[in-house]
Amino acid sequence: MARKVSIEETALLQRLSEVFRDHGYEGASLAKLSEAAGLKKASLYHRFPKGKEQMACEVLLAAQAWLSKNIVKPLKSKNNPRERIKAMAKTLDTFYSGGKQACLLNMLSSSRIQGGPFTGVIREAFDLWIDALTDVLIEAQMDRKEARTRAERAIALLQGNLVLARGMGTTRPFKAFLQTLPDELLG
Amino acid sequence: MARKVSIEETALLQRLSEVFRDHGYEGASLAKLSEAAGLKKASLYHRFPKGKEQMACEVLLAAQAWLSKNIVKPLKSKNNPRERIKAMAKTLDTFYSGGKQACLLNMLSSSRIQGGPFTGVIREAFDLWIDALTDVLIEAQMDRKEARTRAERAIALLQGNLVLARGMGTTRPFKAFLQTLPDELLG
DNA sequence: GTCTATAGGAAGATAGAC
DNA sequence: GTCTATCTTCCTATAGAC
Repeated sequence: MARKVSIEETALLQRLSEVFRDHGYEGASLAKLSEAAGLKKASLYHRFPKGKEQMACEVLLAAQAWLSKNIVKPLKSKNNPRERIKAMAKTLDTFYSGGKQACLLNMLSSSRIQGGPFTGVIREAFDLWIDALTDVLIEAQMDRKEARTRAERAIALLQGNLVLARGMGTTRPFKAFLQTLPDELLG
Repeated sequence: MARKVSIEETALLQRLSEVFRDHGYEGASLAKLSEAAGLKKASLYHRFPKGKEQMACEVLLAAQAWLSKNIVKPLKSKNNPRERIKAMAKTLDTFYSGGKQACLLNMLSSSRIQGGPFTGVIREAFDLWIDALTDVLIEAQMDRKEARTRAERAIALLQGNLVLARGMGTTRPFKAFLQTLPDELLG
């Protein structure tokens, strides 16, 4: 059972998340975060005494919780594998606004490997996701190693198509990817 | 024939490029750029009167030129398609330091679609690349539409695996991707 | 718990000597 | 062309009233 969380806290973290998704860690100034939150800077410091780094960290933990609830858990449902993957594609379409919004895990990753303060949480989130996908494919009679490879590739395709959507100014490749995702995974 | 460019100018843009690749546009402060360039801030402003935006723009144009020379041109060579793609994979391995370095096109893309000042150059670079790959596949007897789809998917996989490499702290998926790239494209 | 006000420093950018 | 010195603005963060 998930811990009870006040609706205000969740909403606050969602608004902060948008700023990090749009501007990255260094580009997310307290002015922008404050405006998005609808709270003055000093109020943000009351809620996050360790400042911006704590905000980013809690936003990432909230994203991980969101992933567990809205992606991982449905992937473990009783439906047949193809239906579960279709459901995930639909959820992703909404979550990334059809490709218009960037992924927090990309925007908060630090460049040089093993660098930043968020590496642990980000890796955990990716692992959680890839493991859940792998399990679905194994359940669909796929070889364990092949399942893992395909799961990783699907996440890479998702991230890459989000990059392409931002870079090329069109959501078409992302939309097409979501369409082909079930076949991409199940073959 | 490419315009003659002084070695100093190319080297300078390469050093600036590293900072943008590591920190993104907003995180690339003039202090960092100045240190990487080995020039004081005022000297950078002598070379780039319009400041940081001009630096990023010229760095992107240099990246486009690099892409044309080191990726697109070799893709149009006389070798057989598979050999050309293998050569590209080798070039990419070096260029991205085996997955340790991020892609400038990702790090300088602004989040919301159609937003930033670099959208044009970035889209042109992606198009250039995807078009060249598409042509190779068409030359290998592939259906035009299928070729375009596969080319786009290869670029998405490249970008996505770079994101995964940074996010998960390991270059393994990127390395594996380069291995499978020829088969991924040619089937 | 939210606010106004402000400290202290880093940001982007410029002037002018050499 | 490169430098030192400086300007203004914005940044993160804190103090203290309500």
